[in-house]
Amino acid sequence: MARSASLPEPWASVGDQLRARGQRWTRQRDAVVGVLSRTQGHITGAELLARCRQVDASVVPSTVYRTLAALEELGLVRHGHGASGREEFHVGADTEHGHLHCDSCGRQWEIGKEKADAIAALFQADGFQVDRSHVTIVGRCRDCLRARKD
Amino acid sequence: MARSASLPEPWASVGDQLRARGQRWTRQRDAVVGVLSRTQGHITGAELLARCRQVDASVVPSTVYRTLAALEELGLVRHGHGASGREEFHVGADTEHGHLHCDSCGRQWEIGKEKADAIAALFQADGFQVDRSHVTIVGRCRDCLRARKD
DNA sequence: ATTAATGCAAACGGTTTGCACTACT
DNA sequence: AGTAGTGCAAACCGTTTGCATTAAT
Repeated sequence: MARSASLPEPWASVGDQLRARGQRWTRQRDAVVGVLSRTQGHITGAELLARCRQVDASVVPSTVYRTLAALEELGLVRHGHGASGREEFHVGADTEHGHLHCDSCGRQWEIGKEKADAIAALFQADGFQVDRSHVTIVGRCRDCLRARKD
Repeated sequence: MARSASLPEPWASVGDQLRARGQRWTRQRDAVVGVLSRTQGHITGAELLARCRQVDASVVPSTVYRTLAALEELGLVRHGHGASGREEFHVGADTEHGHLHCDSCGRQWEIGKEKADAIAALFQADGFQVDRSHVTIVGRCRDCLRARKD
């Protein structure tokens, strides 16, 4: 299959990277990568599947999950856990981030490096090495606190 | 059904608390509460189910989950999320705690109040109110770091 | 031609539901 | 007697698997 269409790096070269490992570049993987390239931060497997289907109705769950596994081996995504308990994939150049999740409105924000480091530092004394990409902090965002003071 | 057998508070009075709300005290709920009273920290629904079955083989999933919902309304348990992504129930007088989870050996430790507060403080400036009982930090514990330096 | 990847369908695990039945109050 | 709670079975959701088929190399 042809090289993936003019996507920003690191996505443009995914096909080549896969081939270099004896793996293959397919129409379905192109669809998955296309969606991921337009995703900032994080996405669940189910969400990714749904969005891929809009692009290419033939994409099935197994393909999405197998492709995610392949991309994870390339270091292009990392899996972590969202507040809902669902598995989540961190996407983008900076996959090393956690999430701030509002319990009320469901919106999410990434946790910046400084704060992730601050959290990691808290547990360093215990000899515990924090995986920054797995940090999920749940609570109420400013807007929701203002909206309903219950 | 009879009052629950000499359990430490707050479990001993669960039956009365339920009845006061027009709800009922049953053999199955006694089994669930019995297990919870012997649980420190946290437990998943599935785990709780398994342990209840050892006590009373007739306990079925729906009963466990419905009972957990009832107990949550009484404030005796709170649900949060474990590192595996599974729903987890925080048990005990101090339900306000997060978890430190070792990715490698699977062991968990509670996060103390001071550290939970420190984490909450990090996001206070953003106007974000952290739910301390939902905090789960994943990484590698001291022992596993020592064991395999990969 | 080789063999990685796909599509399907079935199975998984944990959880939730509808409903007739049981048993607490 | 009234009705909350139960047990069952089926459905749910997201994810994973086996296997025959397709298609990238």
